[in-house]
Amino acid sequence: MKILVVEDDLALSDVIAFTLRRNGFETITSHDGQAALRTWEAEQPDMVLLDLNLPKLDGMSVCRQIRAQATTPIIMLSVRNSDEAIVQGLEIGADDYIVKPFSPSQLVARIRAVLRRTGAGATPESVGSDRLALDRSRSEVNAPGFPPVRLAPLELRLLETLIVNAGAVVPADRLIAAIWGVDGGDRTMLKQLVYRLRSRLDTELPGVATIETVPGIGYALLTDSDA
Amino acid sequence: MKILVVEDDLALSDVIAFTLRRNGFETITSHDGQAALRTWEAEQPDMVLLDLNLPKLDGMSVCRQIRAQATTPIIMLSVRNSDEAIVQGLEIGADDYIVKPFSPSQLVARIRAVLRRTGAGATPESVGSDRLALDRSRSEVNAPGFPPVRLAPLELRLLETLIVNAGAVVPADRLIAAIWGVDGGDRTMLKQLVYRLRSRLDTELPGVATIETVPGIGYALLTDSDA
DNA sequence: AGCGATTGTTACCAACTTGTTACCACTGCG
DNA sequence: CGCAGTGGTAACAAGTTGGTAACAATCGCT
Repeated sequence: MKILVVEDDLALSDVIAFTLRRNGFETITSHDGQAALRTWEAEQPDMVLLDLNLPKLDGMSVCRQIRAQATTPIIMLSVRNSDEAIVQGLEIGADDYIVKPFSPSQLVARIRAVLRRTGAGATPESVGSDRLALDRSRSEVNAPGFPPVRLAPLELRLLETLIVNAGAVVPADRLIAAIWGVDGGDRTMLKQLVYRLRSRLDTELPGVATIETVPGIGYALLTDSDA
Repeated sequence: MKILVVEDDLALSDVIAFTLRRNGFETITSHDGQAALRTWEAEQPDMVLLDLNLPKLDGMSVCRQIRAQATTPIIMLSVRNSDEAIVQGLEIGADDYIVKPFSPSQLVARIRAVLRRTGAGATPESVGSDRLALDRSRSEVNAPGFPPVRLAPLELRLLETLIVNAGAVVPADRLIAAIWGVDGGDRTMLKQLVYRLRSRLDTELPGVATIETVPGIGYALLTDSDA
């Protein structure tokens, strides 16, 4: 699920891209209106997040041009909160209009609401990469070349936390909190769960990913690209 | 293009209905959550404008029930402007969420954007595909090469919810809400109903569709094109 | 009234999940 | 060297989930 983020504020662009990746989307970024159109044409994203104040070609014009050629879902992002701006954007062809500042959770929820309708695949319950991806709605993990592997609820939580932080060491306390809540687990339980998930991965998805131990600290997920 | 306006504030309900009629829409109104569900069922509107603070059954529950059974576009209207409320509404299945107060022009623009995106038409009496289709008016399910199969009311609700979401896993809670309403059923009842519907399908429409179990989550309908 | 269909409730069983306990090897420290 | 702590591995027991079946109550129709 590929989303083109068009935003001239580089810091905001990075934050949005990071948020989207953490929620299972793949992102491409552009920082001016003309580059946006070229990128949209070349990459054929599943959605465009479109700032309105852009160098070289403003967001309304970009929307107009995309909409004239395709049905790609478009969400506008702007500090302009007047009715005139909102109505104009929606009439030109935007699917939604979000006034800045906005929260990451609302952005993601609105993206999902629009994608739910435009059917470019189901809501991305999927987290991960091409090599290893989790499907929450099915409690499954998928890797190319292997049949889907169904995980138990706790196994799924552990793997998801590791996948979201793939390549980095996740401290044990954080894993415990993510899996059992604030006061619900301990290191013995985590150790056993890690052993179980490792066994599952080794047996059913050999060579795809490994869980590395960092003594006294925690665990990290390594996929082949990290090993 | 018929729009159901669910709003307990009678003055606002009238203003909205007037605005919509002036913009070419036909309107029906309801003033509490239970009446809304009955009206939605009886009138099959093209869209629902849904206030959240309603007597008898709150707007979130109404949305949940409609969404569990159908793809009718839903726009939520509410004074609640917190991220939590907006995200919750969108996740439950709303297509847009408009914070009160809003202007008529923005309301109409957002309605049009949602209708554009959903390509809305009336919910048909028949739901499904060439391979498997439900006829609500006759409580029948039809598949090529087999005589029509008459289903019991609860079986019909279950199969309809599964057909509308064919290929995807429908969480048990959603199925329960769709069949028995918000507080009316439990997992044991669902389990038994699933068993009964499965037996019917296997006996009377062999090979046409199967109901897949995703442990701990719910069920999905697979037709031959999904298997 | 009788019968068939529907639905809720209860019962039984197999498979799975999870917490707890046990044992062992390794490492670091006193 | 001995001990404590950590991490890996394995087994056991309790609880949960889902499939299957039967019974009883209710409703609608003849």
